[in-house]
Amino acid sequence: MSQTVDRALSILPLLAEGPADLGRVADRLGVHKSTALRLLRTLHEHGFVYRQSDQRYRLGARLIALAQEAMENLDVREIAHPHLVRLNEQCGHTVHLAVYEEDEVLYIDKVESRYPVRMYSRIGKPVAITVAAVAKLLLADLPENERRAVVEKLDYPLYTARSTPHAEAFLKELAKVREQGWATDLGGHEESINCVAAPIRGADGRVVAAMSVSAPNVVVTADELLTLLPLVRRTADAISGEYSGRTPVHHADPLHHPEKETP
Amino acid sequence: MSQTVDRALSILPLLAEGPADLGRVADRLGVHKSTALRLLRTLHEHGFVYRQSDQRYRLGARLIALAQEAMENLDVREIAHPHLVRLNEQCGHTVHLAVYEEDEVLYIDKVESRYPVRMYSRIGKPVAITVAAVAKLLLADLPENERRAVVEKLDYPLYTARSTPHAEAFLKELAKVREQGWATDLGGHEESINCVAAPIRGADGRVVAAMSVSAPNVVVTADELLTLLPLVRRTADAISGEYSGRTPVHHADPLHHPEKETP
DNA sequence: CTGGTGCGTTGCAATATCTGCAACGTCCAT
DNA sequence: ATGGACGTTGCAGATATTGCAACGCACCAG
Repeated sequence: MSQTVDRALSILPLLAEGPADLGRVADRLGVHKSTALRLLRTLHEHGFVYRQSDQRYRLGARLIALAQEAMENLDVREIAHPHLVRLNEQCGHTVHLAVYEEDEVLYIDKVESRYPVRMYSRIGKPVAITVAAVAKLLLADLPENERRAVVEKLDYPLYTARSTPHAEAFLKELAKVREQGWATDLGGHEESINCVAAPIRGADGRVVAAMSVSAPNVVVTADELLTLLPLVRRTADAISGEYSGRTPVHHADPLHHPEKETP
Repeated sequence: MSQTVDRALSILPLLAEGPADLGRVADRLGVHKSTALRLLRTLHEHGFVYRQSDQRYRLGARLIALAQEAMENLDVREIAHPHLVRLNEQCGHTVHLAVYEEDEVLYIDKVESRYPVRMYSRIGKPVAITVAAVAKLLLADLPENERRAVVEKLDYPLYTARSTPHAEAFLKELAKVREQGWATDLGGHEESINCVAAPIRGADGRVVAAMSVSAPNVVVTADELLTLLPLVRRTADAISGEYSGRTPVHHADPLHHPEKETP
């Protein structure tokens, strides 16, 4: 809508790929060098880009600080975190928390597996929306028409032989997930990795987030992982209760929540 | 330099404080509502802001994803991380990694203490630059004139009775730190918290990052913490060696480094 | 039911703002 | 020296951005 801003913002993902010099930025943007320079300058003033010693531009610190603030404001995350940690302590596997936002599902928290073999994922990174267990739960809860619209728009990459192949199959899967109130991903994203997931609901019953436990075949079989389902669901329910204000917040470890700012 | 971009970017920190509606954004920016609307729309298209169900705007997901990418590109961080973890396993306390960037020092990695009492800090958050041990190391290594310029510009908040009171004292402290090659913060930020820090150097000998171990008095005394100094320095040196390419990268646990993307 | 208030949204005309150009400075390698 | 690559600046023209005023809509109170 606003050309100047549009161009300026386009610079950021570009720099995320790695440092770039002025000429490169200008080229990729399709504008004159002087224009790119002025945009970069503005970004720089706000701390969004940083000019390293070799004169090339990198993403700046303020960006990181902002994102961190953004995450702290997500109150589901804050409430859920101790529960995720506890769950991880109980089962040892990687625990994820994800939310849906504008056609994307993204991880907003993660507790690493205690086993040496870990799965690759990244907080803030959009998840493989057509196969991830958490994505299924989040999409399954969208209103009928919106869900349909989103599902139709998606691509269906065949990560493995068990990936969801197309919209139709996905809709069917979502219906099932919606029905049973939990979801799995059995090797749909990476051949050897399985997940079990459960929804976290707000006071009105709508799914606000989803959590999952993931483990590679070499550690536990899919069947063994499924035995954790009740535990995962209980954890998710506990978070739901706390998030929607039904459960009096119970602090297993009150020192876990330090004061914001001043001592 | 560019008014439009400038205004657009100013919206982000504003939203970081919490969700805001159009009117509020327009007011704070000092522009007409329609102008604010168009800026927000552009930010929205890029995923930097998100419109929640009550129509108010929040910081968006792309911001988080970008910041995460930005951090992954910091290669000091990547190299240092396993070392930080190992150090944490050895001593049990909170370990921080920080870099200097444009008049600020900020944490770019953190491994939490295993003790229940933890210190409050946040990745991406600028540190208390006048007192933090890591900040001293990073500033101490700046070229004379630049260091002086920065130090003069700073505020010297008295967090505690032992905080650095003014520029003069700070310069003196920096000289000492520069001399000895390590730094401490003994209750300068929070009465009951002490830190020991050591520098990480690039191939040219310049300090590229600094790491610290922090622990509250209730867990270990300052003297006890100081006994960790040799260990901290060895760790920092190990990171330096690897970062500057002198040391052949040695994998204590090769499975620690998952492949990027595809399996 | 109705009038009012608060909010987001749109079309428009005026102009302030941004753009691309061309020229300059600097650094580096040939 | 000399050429090229790169970042930087002043300028005039063009275009994108702005604020206004009017509209639509939802919500609330009388």
